Amino acid sequence: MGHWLMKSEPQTFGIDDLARQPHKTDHWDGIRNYQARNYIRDKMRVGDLAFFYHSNCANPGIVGIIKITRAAYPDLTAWDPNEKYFDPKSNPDDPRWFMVDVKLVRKLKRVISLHELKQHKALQDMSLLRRGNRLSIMPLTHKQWNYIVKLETN
DNA sequence: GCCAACGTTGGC
DNA sequence: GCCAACGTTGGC
Repeated sequence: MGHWLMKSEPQTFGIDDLARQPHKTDHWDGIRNYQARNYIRDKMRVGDLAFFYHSNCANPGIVGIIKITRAAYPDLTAWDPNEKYFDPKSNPDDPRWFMVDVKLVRKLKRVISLHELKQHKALQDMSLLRRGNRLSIMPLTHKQWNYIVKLETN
């Protein structure tokens, strides 16, 4: 089973927005970066777990755990001119962008902040913490995943 | 195919 | 709002 970290801006789509959806499930659209696209399209599997990360906000950090419930399928918002992430160059016959469905497993008891994550030597290789890395979808090792889960109750 | 300009991300 | 990092675009 794979482990991931997925970033979203809470003012756009936060963990409480996901919690409000029917079955606490929604599609994760708007990925418009090729590296992130390749991860979800080629590596992400149904049943994989991911951390829900709030970015670009007052207290950036990990706020919950979600599960992948549907493997990558074309991101329909790429073809809708009214959508923020409309991409006129994406051809419906050869979809450029993909999305997955995710279900909220649970919110964490507390936010594990970016600041806190940076304090841990064991996590220094996480791409989230590497200088200049702005990927919105990134894989975690089992070790990193388990380490972070334990931080929740520290 | 190079590379400068430009746009976006995201922490601060 | 600033700015560093870096991906994309487009002229040549």
